Amino acid sequence: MTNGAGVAERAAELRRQIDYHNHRYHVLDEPEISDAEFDILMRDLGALEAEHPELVRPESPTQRVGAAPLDAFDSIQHKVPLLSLGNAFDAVELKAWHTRAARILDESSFAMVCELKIDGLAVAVTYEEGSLKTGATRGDGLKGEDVTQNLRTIKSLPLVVSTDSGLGRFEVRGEVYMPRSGFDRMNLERADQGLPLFANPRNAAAGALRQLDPRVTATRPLDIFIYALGWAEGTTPDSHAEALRVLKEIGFRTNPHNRLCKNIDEVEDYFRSWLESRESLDYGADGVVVKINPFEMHQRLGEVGREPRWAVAYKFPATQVVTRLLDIGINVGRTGSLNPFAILEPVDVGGVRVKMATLHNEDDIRRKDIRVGDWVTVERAGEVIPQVVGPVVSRRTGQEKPFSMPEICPVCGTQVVRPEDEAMHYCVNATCPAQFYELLKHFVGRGMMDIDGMGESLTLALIDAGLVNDVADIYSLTADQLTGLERMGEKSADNIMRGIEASRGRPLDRLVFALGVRHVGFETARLIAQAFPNIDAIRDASAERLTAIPGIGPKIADSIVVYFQEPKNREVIEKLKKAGVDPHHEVQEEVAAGPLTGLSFVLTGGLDTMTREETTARIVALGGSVSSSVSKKTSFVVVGTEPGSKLQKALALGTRQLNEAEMLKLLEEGPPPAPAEPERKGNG
DNA sequence: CTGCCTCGAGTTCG
DNA sequence: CTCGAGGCAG
Repeated sequence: MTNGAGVAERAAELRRQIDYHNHRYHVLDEPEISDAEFDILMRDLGALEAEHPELVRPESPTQRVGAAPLDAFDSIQHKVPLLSLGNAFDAVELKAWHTRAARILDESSFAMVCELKIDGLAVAVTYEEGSLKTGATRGDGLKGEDVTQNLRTIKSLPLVVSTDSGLGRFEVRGEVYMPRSGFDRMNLERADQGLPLFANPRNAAAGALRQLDPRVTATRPLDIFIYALGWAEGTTPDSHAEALRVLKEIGFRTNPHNRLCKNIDEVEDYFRSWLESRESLDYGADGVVVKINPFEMHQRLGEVGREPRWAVAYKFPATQVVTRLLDIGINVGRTGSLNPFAILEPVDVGGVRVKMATLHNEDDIRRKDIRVGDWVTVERAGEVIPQVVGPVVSRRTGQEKPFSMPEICPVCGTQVVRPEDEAMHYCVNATCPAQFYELLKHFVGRGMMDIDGMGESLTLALIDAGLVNDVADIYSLTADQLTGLERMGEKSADNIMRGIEASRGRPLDRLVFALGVRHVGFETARLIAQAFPNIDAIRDASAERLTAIPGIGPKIADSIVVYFQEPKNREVIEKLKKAGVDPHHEVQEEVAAGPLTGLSFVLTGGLDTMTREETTARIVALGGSVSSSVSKKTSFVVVGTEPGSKLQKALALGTRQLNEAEMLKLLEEGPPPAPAEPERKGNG
């Protein structure tokens, strides 16, 4: 075999065969030859290419793991943004989505494609002349990270595809995931080797895709389903179902359970059947994506914010999992409240390994009749915080122990009290170390004194070292004292000193909030700070003077007066003043009127161009108000990405909605003409 | 006194 | 995000 042309032909033939069998095995799951036979083909090609390096092509199956490790990922701008999806949590919301689309389209019926919403990571992969060019993560939807090298290691993702379809350059979108079986196998191996285990398949897939060395990625059992054509040149399909058919035909792995539905009832059927049988899949699916089929309708429907009106994610209800309640622990909060929490046998709930969950208070535990040793149902409500729903009574053995609140504080041993008509138990020892630790964290936290570089571990270290015994001690710290602590270099110490320095200038409302007076949160602190020129004036204020402030009643006033009567607290205030923490300002009689005066806003979900704080500040500056829950009085809900339950309430109440663009416009140009509104009464 | 509207406090995992 | 509780109008 020394004839050059003969060798090239042989190599091409081997590649063709390998690509064919690879496709049969990894994409179609219908192998024709044994693994051993396949290995022989691969070895032959490898040997041939080793002898004739000039024959090696990037799209050769031997080159899946070709490139050297990277230092960092490049950023890739998506030609067409990857949109996010609106959610529907029940049949009513799905129907609402469908009705809206039908109204805008002015058509009563249209076909929809249903696909399982796979729990993985979205990627965009481009092809030119049939060869894989680039692959990128979704990122923020506009630009992502260049993970081409890593995507090439996924065997079901073709390096070359047929060009017969008439497509020119194009981009496909897919979901990279780790099969459950592969995940389990990998973790077993890692356990054998004493390596740390991955928490769940999704995190494992994310970690694998973000490896700088593609050789590491290649050892991880990743797979991919292609679910859409992002953009394309040449002869393009005219519907989503047709796009999926073409993609499958030219070699991509599409999900076998995709289905074209004629109407919303068929969508419901599809959803319900997978709700029951999704556990049988070798991958996690958290819902069904419903897309209107004709592309021409996508054009007509367009998108709101970054969510297309022509697609929706119909989510499966929160997963419930049963696990063992090992014990009930107690945290002591900043206010001295004793907060019970469940210590659980670790369990996966919707892809996250949960080992703790709050139990709120003693009454709640009693009401649910939760006992230590019980098997309990755990769910993740609102996608985030796990909750113990209740015990599985049928699995009781009789060994379970009912819970009762400890009678003494688990940290300082002081007698615990439960004020009449209150749900919480409190440790009333003002000098309880647990309380002080929480107070210090609160004091230095964001929104309060906001000291850069002071996190949980440093506050704890400072207390342990005896350097900080009250919050004012922060201001007498020296750089030398900081460098004396473990794992603290001169540079970090310097940063922290600068952070402390900067915090001396925080305005009065933040200082009042930072002190951690019971019932005084950010809003109340602002009300108080507005009414007084400095901290001394607040310290000397009577309960009567305080209750005269709208929004402050007897309970809050009393709490403030009691706080400033306490000699220890007075001493801390004096120390703070001496250290230069003593904000003064003009007392504002009234909030300046602006274009948004009289309007109230509620924010839900994240905004892209501003933080929540910035948005709030701008609304307030124009005379508007921002509150945390929707009510009949709310003028607008500002709907960002991934809105929460507040949107549901707003829909129920018929509150007017704003997207980010509309909010920005309103901040710049003032409110649109208001619909007929009941007249407001003057305030005396 | 009652019902509504707000605000405060605590919260999980990575 | 959710729950509990304070403030206030009716």
